[in-house]
This record gives sequence, C-alpha cells and structure tokens, in this order.
Amino acid sequence: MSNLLLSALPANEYERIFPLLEEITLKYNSTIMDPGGSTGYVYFPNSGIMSMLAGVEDDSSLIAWVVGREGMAGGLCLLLGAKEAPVRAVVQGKGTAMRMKAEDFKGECGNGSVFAGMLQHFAYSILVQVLQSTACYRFHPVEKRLARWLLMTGDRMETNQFQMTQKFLSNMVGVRRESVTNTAGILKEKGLITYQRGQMEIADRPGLEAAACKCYSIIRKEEMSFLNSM
Amino acid sequence: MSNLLLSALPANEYERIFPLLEEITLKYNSTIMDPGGSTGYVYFPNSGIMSMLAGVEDDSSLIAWVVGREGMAGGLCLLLGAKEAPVRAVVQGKGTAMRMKAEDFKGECGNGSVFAGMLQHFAYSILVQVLQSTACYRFHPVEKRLARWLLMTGDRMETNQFQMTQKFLSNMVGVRRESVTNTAGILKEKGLITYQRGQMEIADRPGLEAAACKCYSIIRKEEMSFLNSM
DNA sequence: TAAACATTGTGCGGAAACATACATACTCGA
DNA sequence: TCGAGTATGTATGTTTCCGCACAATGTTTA
Repeated sequence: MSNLLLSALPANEYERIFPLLEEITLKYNSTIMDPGGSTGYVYFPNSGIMSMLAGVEDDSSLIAWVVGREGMAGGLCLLLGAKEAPVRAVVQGKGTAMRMKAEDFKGECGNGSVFAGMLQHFAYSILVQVLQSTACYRFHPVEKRLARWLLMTGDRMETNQFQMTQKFLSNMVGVRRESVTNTAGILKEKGLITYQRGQMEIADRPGLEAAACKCYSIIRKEEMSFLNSM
Repeated sequence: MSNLLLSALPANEYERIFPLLEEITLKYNSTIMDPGGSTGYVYFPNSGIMSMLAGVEDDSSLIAWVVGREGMAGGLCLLLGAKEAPVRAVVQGKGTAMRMKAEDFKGECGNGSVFAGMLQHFAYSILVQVLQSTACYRFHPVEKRLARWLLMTGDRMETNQFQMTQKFLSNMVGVRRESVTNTAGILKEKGLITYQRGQMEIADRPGLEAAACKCYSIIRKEEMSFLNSM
C-alpha cells in the first residue's frame, strides 16, 4: 500500500483503519463516482490517477482537480458533512486503490484524529487547485493549459509516459478534440512531447514546464507544502 | 447581529463565542484580505456582501465566490489547517460584520463543536460554488454570467438595488469593462435591469433568472440545502 | 485478410470576446 | 458654473477558439 495519506497515519490510527480497507484496481476510463449520487466508497489511490470533472450535466465537462497516490477521492463531501458528491470521478491513468466504506470513513474522520486533520488539509489543497483552475480556464490559452495538465498527470503517474487520447484530453481540458490536435501538434513540433495513438510522453520536462502557465508551479507549491506537512 | 452562522449557534457555544466578537463596518470597494498574507481576522457579515477573487496576481481576477450574512470570510484556510488565504476578499456591498481574531477562531473550530460542523458544511457549499463557477466561466456566455452574478448579489444584499459600477463588475466577472457595457445594455433593453452611474437595479427578477445560466439555480439550491441544515 | 472502428490531421467560415481609441454624459467640488 | 474626474457608450480591426466536414492512418475484430 503506497497511498501517502494512509502511509502517514500514526500507528494507532493505522491499525484501526487498515482492517476497513480493501484493494481494488482502477481501470482506464472507468467512472468511479457521479455527482449527486451518494458515494458508497472513499478511494485512496496507490498508483494511477483519477480526474474530477465539474459541470458534466450537459456534456461540457472539464477537470476541476486530479488525485494520485498523494490523495483521496470521493470523501470530500463526507468529510465536510454534505451528502452528495460535487463532481464526476474518472480514472485517467490505471492503477490500484484502497477503498473504504462511506460509513466507516465518516466514523473515522468525525473526531479530532490525525486522519481528520490530514484530510482537512487535503481539502484545502483541493480548493487551491480548483481556484487556480478557475482563473486558468478563463484567462490562459489552450497551449499553456494543455502543458499544465500533461505535467500534472505525469507528476501523479510518476512517469513521463502514459495512456491518454486526444479525445479524452479534450473532454477534460474543456476544448474540442481538434483544438487538442492542433495544440498537441505545436508542443510536439517544439520537441516537448511525443505521442502516438493514445500513448503520450513528456520528452522535455523543463521545456514543458516553461510552456505551461504558472498555475502549474502554484499548484505544485501548494501540493508540496501539503505533503511536507504530513 | 444577524449573521446566520452565528445566530444558529446553540446557547452554550454562542455564549462562549460572543465575547470574542467585535462589530465593524464594511466599506464599499475595500480589500479585507489578500491571498498569501496571514489572516488576522475572520469575518461574519451581518449585512452587505463580500466577493472572493481568484487569480489576482496579474490583475486578471474573477469572482470565485460571494459571501453575505449566511456565511463567513477569511476562515476557510484556518478551518482546514492551512496558513494562507487562497483569495482576495473585497467588499462588494457595504454593510457591517462581526469579526473574531484568527487565534480565537482556531480555538473554537478545532474541536467537535456545532460551530465546527456548520463551518465545514459551509466550506463544502463554497466548494460547490467554485466548481460550478469553473465550468460557468469556461462555457457560458458573458450575458448569462452577468445575469447570474447580479442575481447572486441581490440575494445576498437582500435588495434589488445596489451600488455596482461596470468597472467593478468587469474586474470580477473577468471580462473587459466594454463587454460589461454591451452586455448590461442588452439586459437593460430587455427590461430585466436598470442602472445609472453605479446604481444597479434588478427590474424583473423572474426574467433575469431566465436570462441567467442554470449555475444560478444550482448554487441557490446548494445554498438552501446548507441553510436548512442549520 | 478485409471490414469496422478508433485515433489523428486539416481546412474553412463564423462567433465571441479582446485591444485600442475615442466620444459622451453625469457628478462633485473649487 | 466651470472644470476635473468618473462612468458609460460606441466603433474598428484582430485573435482565439468553435463547428462542421472530411481525409488519413493505425488497430481490432469478424
């Protein structure tokens, strides 16, 4: 088990929580959770990556935030005392996750435990991500946004090569598939990435970082601050 | 004192918290809090409205969420265990607020109090607002967005007439001042609003609601659900 | 192996919003 | 009452991204 939230638990809490966990596999492109529906489980990825999509009602969705093994999916609403999930969760990179029943989770995060404290800080980290993305989607051109999401995906997958079609990207970045084609072509020409039928690779990471909007570094910084606090 | 969060407190917590509060006036267009800076106070508006702005570094800001007497400003980061405020808070409609020192606030929201529970639910409500706005800024045209923000301002001011220049609006909706002029002109021609040199009035509320994107009703619904839970 | 499907590439007209520049109108204080 | 400052209105050309149509290429399946 390599989820960072779970790994950071003190021994006594870990021993109490561990029996509540079950390992599952995350299948590429599968939907784990839908907005409005009650969340049956809370997920703690060990590997892979999940994307949280906002505004999915009318099929015009975009990534609000992404979660890798540093975080949790499906638990924010429960942690904050709400009933319904606010987003759709889709597996963007395959891997495995530990999951916990919603009721068990509520029991564990209600009191003043270390677990609860970490989760609250995680919630803040998510809020920062979403806030930054709001301004990003409004003001930053597609090329910079695309570079940012590729970097953030790579960070969480902990590899520079991952499965990722342009169609999938377009749904998430909130532009047409053709715009992704054009923009990815530009990044490819610059030698920053390579790709072929769903296999995306970051070829020049420093270059791609330079091509991304500064939202990348802002979110990265907050994320690091969060990780260091554990 | 008519802040709804504070009013909903049970007697024992109210009596403990009340002495920590101090009433202040909120002056139109004043900045209460800046991102990055440590928050000295937490504010609970009694009247008026505050806007939280995301992405203010390069002067291209937009409203992430708004807070009236149903909520709180400046406390999210403290509640969630973070150090820095993620947004700028600007007074968008004058009024008064109760404020509490950050340290006192941390003391009160740390344990499993009713206060803490309400604040967490409030945080969730904010998250829903921001998520909806993310998709809204990306996909919805200026006219619908403008209608939405006017409605949300009216709701929180609890009046159909308020002070609001086009320049101020443009900074917050994230478009040029000229775009606001054009769009407000359309809404005026349709008889939905009237305005004159900084005085904005909602003339036809049902009509304006019909002209707004559905983000308005989605956020309204979540807000009502939050209020009813107190 | 051939057909069906999925993925990527390209071109063209159009809409929305931008940048810039300037004009008009209202308000308030000297 | 006159002028400075603030607020609003308007026009022109440009940019970015969209919508649509279709072509080309790689992959899977019958």
